[in-house]
Amino acid sequence: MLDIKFIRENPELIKEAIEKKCVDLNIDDLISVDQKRLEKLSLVESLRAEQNLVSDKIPSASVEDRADLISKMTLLKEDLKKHEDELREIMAEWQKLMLYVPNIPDPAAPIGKSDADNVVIDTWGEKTVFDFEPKDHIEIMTKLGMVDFERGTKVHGFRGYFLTGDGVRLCFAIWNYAMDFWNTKGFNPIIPPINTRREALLGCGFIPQGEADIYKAQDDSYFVGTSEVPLMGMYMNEVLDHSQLPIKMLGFSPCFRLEVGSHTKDVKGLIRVHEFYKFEQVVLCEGTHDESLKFHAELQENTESFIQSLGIPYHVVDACTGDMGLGKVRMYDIELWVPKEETYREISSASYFHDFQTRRLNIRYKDVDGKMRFTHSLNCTAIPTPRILVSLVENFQQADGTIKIPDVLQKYMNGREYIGK
RNA sequence: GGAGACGUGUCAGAGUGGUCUAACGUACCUCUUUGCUAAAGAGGCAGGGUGUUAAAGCCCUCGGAGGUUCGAAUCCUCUCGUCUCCGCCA
Repeated sequence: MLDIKFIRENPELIKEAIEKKCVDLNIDDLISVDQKRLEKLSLVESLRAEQNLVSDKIPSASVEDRADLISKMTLLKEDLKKHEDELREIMAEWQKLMLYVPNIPDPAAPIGKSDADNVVIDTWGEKTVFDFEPKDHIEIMTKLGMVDFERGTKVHGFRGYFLTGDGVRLCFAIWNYAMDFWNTKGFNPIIPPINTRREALLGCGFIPQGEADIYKAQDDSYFVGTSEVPLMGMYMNEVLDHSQLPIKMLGFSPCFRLEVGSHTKDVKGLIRVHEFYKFEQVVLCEGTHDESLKFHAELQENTESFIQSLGIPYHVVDACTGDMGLGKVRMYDIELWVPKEETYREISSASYFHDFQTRRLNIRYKDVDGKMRFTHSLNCTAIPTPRILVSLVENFQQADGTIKIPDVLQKYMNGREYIGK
């Protein structure tokens, strides 16, 4: 959500953002609804002012004046109610349109329609070279008893899986390593409720646009796809002190995604599943562009060095305007090398929003001058499981079908060097 | 799942239909005075909207949303939350 005053004063900027982000919205419609809103609001307020004024006189009025004033107010009330109803309708339309106004993307972000237009800005590590024909993660992990897709489908359905044996041990190793890693970065670990109310999703920007992808329960609560939602919701409608900022959170939670619209994509394996686990970095900081940039770089750096320490080749893409989503100013994705597919697959996404989310969620702080401001918000994947296993096992597979465990994880695997030996 | 109580500003707490501009206290900020393990006095102290060069003014907010009424913190309905008791349960 942007400030309506800003929208009013900068319609051209908004038009440009709408075009860049391929949003279906006519900003002139919003501006004309806003005008109607202000006119009606001013009328309703002046009627209320008169009502208040006369109401104050009624108690002390003489008996006949009193009857007169009351009948006058009865008429005014009818008029007021009519205008209030109209205002309510205008407000509903206004609010709906406001939810579709995109945030202004960074001028440096590449312009494009889909992920095909994303731009590779950095590459780390050499693509793994094998002196044998590499297998895909499905075959490797199934043979080693790390995953069971057939029974997963039997029990869950499409995209179901069981992680088993060393598949589970490897996940716990990654989780424990991630905990140790981010503990040194000043993040507070949090296990949040992943079943949340609608408000938090709306505030983060997952509703209305992404609603179809979210699991909904029969009590109208939602099982959300990332701990970003409850972590941001944690501070909604609060006023923080600048001394509390930045708030650096490391969420750990299951994640649920319906994956509607992706039925034909990645139908096999652990790349795209309905439920997974994820460590997520979320930051609330002071509301300046410089602070946002600083933490955006920091979050990105954290995840990159985590991946580097595992030793998996990756590249970083600068997401284009059409791929980044309504609320984001800029987004960098980290994509890991997947040898069998001979391609890079997304593992992390680092975004900053300025006050787009915090305005919706009403997260404010008092700055050093005591002035009330919206905080800025950022988030970035720390590490998702089991998706990370796809690249990990494929890059570290050996000719004999075993998997070499990355050095940093060995101490979390009882000192073992290989899976399968 | 059943029964009940409660929700007011930083905190505490009064207010049960108009007379009040949500009282009194407290925390916090500024000033004055005394002069030092501090006290007393004066003033200030919510957020949002609208408006304006800026302001004043006006409107809204007593958990939230509706409703009754000329008029609602107060009455009604729904809802969210907290607490107590009973039941069930890892």
